[in-house]
Amino acid sequence: MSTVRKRSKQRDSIQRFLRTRKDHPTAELVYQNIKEEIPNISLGTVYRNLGLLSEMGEIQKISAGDGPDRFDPIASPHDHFVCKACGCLMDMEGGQSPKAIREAQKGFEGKIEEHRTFFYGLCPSCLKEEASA
Amino acid sequence: MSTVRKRSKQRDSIQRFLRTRKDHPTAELVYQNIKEEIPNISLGTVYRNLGLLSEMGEIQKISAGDGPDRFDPIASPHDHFVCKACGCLMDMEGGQSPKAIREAQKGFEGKIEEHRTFFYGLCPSCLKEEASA
DNA sequence: CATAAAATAGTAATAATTCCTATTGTTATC
DNA sequence: GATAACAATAGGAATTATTACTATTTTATG
Repeated sequence: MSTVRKRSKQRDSIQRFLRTRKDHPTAELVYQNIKEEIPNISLGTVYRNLGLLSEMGEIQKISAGDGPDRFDPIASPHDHFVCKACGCLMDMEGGQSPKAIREAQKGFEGKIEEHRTFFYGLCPSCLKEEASA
Repeated sequence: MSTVRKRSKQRDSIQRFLRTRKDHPTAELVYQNIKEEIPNISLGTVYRNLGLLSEMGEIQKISAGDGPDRFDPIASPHDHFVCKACGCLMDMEGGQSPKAIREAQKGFEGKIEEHRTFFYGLCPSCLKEEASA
């Protein structure tokens, strides 16, 4: 029943670009960059494809509180860190254990399928800056 | 240096209302309800006060992915659950251990101040509904 | 009760995202 | 390789959520 997906150079290009980045860019930033390769791509196309790619499990959409959504080329579950000072978003090692889900599932009448954790604080470079001020 | 806060019946009323609810209402929903008490309150006032109250540590602002932000009268840290089917948002027991922060802090060059975890899945009533379909 | 500043209502503006439509591109089948 | 079916696109309009602006009102204080 689900619609048959047809490839497009736009979607391929978006995913290829995302894979080159570790900073979890926003849709707008993806758009700015893809424009160099496909000058007349439209912002709507970028949004639609970022949405499709996350639906397809190829990438991950991250809504971390303030500001626009950001996108992660790594779809497998892992935690994230958000800097309160500069707003940068980083991947975190470890975490995301199935144990946490089992623990939370205990005594909860619904069904837990996944979980997401965000850490907030100062990123390495903002911490350094603060220390020297 | 920080500005002196002056009380207002609008802010008091917003906080009082929020305390009666366990469903983490949106700003719009708060607005609709406060209007019954203060008919000419403006939506901007609701937003500003919800923002101020969270800054003051009286309530908690929750951005859980899709849809508008929601507000929790309980400011102390605890996890949340979001239903993928109906979108409802619930408090979760347990979790939020300082151990998790210590664990994450290990080998991370920045400074972690807090963390937030969201669980996603089917809430008790949506799970029941699915089972009977 | 006069003053200073915070808060308000009402409205305009912005930001992020989705929706719409005519056209183009992709793919399966012949 | 032609063609039919429909997914994807560009470009722009529309929507949603939220913030900003401003003249007026309310609150706390001496």
